[in-house]
Amino acid sequence: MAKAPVLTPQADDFPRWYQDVLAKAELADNGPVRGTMVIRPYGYSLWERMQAEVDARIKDAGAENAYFPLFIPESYLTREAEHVEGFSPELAVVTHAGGKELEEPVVVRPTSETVIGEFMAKWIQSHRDLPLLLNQWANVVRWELRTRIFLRTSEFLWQEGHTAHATQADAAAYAVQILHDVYRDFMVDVLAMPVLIGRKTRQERFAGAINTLACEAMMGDGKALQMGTSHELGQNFAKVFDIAYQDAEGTQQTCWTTSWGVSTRMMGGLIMCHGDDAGLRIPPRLASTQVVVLVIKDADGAAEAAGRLVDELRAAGVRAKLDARTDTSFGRRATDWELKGVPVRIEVGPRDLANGEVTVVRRDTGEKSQATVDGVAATIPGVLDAVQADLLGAATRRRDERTAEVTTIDEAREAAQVGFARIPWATLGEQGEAVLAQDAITVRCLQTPDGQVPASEDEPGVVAVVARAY
RNA sequence: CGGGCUGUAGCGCAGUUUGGUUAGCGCACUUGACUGGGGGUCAAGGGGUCGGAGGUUCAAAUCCUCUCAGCCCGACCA
Repeated sequence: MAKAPVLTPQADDFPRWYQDVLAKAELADNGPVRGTMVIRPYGYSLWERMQAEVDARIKDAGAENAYFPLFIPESYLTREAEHVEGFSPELAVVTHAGGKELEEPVVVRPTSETVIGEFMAKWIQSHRDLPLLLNQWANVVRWELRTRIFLRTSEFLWQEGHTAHATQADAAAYAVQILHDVYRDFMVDVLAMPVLIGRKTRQERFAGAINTLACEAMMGDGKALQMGTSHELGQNFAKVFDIAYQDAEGTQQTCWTTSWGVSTRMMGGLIMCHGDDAGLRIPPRLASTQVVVLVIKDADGAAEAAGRLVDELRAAGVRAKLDARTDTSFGRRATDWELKGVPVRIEVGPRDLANGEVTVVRRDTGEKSQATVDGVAATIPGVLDAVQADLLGAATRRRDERTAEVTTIDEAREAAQVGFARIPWATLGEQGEAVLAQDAITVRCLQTPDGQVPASEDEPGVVAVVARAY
């Protein structure tokens, strides 16, 4: 007897599937102001895990957390020409406060290069103060017209790193280090997402940057999503905010700065990369709940056995949760945990228990197996590792299957309908980029032939990865 | 800014053409019983300024005018 699907199948309508998952997995709701979002507890628990993992890597890279204000004097934004040009259409500006009109309007930060620049200038005097490596976790506002929860919202949460260095080489190296050691490492190892890394074309560059590096991921429908960026800002901000130092010889020098960020958009990437028709599939290393122990029926000691199992799992370092609800049917609860993408479910019921067994179910494959009550906890870390590896493997396979090597713009346009196309940058060029843009196809990044970040777009052999993007 | 469409229960919708009892349906929700190995079954319930204002009428979700909000297409921008 075929039942109505829990979610709109991905193949029927991918955007609809995405909306369905957000609601049914209790991730997020739309906020009352257009373009804003409410992140629900389960969604936020995943974001907290992302924060923890990214934050640890940022600290390993030597940056320290700080906090700068939400409100920025409007005059700050206008100092850097490209920067203000890029952001002014989407600024939220406060003109009235305290019951009267403000002398100088304040903008709600769309990003914090300007305020942080102002304070870097104050704090940096000597070459001994460099590098200055700062990060902040904050919300930012960009008044977007077309919004989708997590992917593009008017207010979102992120981390923004801001650093100042003595030389261009140091700044460039640090921007690359963040891309590699913080972002790519996190996305591949924790999110199980095989992101591409590369540099952005002039067209796609951050407003005010001299170079933008990015991580790009492929979603389940073949479209691309920018998951994180790292910018070399040259001396653009250093000059206008006078971020300068005295070198060892006693001469005044202008600093070189960088900025880099990842946001709640990664939530959207996670959902659309691994999700299937049954809901989310959360990689174990990210999952806020890695294993749910589900009591099928509270009889013959099932609830007690399940409780002991949860304790054992926690003792073994597994993030485990007990579901002993007796007021909801087994099928409903199984479906709910599948929607939420919990990597492993252990079913404890009287029937199995009579044989001293429990049932272990993998969310990624749906595969069920029997295990002994006494031995199962010890096997779970291995199962979680396998799920983690298989999710990465499946996403990598899909990306590779849907990536075409092409040599003409027409072929690139064709291939981008279902995935990524790799075309020599020398063939495409900025003119070809503009041609593809008419069909909503953009250059996601420029790479060396072996998938590394090129030092410049003019390097021989540079390949443009083009796709439709979110 | 122009064109089109939609506003009815938490969500999704029917009812509007042709005005007429107490405004309906599915899901969700509450209570109880039986259940429980894949969205359980049965029974009994709760929940509505029909986007808002004004008008026509014995009578308006339904007709008229105005208005607000949202969505789509175009234009603008890149």
